[in-house]
Amino acid sequence: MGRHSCCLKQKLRKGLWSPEEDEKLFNHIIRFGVGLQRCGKSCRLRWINYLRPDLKRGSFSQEEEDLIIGLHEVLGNRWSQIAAQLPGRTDNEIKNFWNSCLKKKLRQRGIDPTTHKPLNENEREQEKLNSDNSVHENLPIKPIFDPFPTLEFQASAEQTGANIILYDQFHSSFISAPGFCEYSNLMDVSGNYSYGSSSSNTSNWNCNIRSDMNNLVCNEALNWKSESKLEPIVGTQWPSLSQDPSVACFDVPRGEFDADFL
DNA sequence: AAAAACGACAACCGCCGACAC
DNA sequence: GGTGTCGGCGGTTGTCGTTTT
Repeated sequence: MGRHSCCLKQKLRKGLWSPEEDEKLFNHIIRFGVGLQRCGKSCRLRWINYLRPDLKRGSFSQEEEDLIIGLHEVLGNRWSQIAAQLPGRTDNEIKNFWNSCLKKKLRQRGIDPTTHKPLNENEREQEKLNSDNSVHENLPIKPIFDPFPTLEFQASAEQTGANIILYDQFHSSFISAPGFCEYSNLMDVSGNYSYGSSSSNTSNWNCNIRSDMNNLVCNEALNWKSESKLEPIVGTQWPSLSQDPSVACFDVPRGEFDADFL
């Protein structure tokens, strides 16, 4: 994670720049300009949270939702670890989903989203006062013991590619713990929560164009290669979507991602 | 129709740990 | 060992579309 850990992991070059490298860098900037007035950190975040081609967009499935709740009970707000169990979802996405939807839903059903235990009487009264939705108030609230029914959760885990070993670990630790709730019964599973499908600013744009852009950029890289007889300057550093190094332009660039370079 | 309130989610901020020098 | 830089992470804020008044 240090300054040049990415170089070590990916066997990237360090040290003095060779004339060839200088030429590639020079040509890239001549061709594309210094470009964005963004810091590397911002670019990296944009890539990780939005532009990555392997991201799964759209609403969270019921399986994913159950999994998030279950993992949150074990891991707390360790969003990156939770995200690691949900392929195609980012920590930011899960965090937003939790904060905007799941927390509220849990509270409406009498569950403390922090402790995952039933709210006490005062909190429940407060929640009733806060809640505008009378339908939810009438839903049964019951103390339940197994938060992750083995079959359902395991199926969820398999569907989402989650780590079954992790599931086994926390399921076995819960099975004997009193006072937990079975979310599958408490959550409204009928609705489409429309997370990720609603509004928005840049998201629609990216949803529509991401794959096209991917093609565009990679094609551009190919074209550039053929025109300039140079490898894409970032191609050898960024693992590719394909096996062709000449189109290795769109995977997570761990480090050395400087906006001025774009 | 306009303004206000709300909701969703992208982006930013700041801290921390790891590493190079 | 000290310092600087960077990436990872979680919390928070900002922005913009939608809904309500």
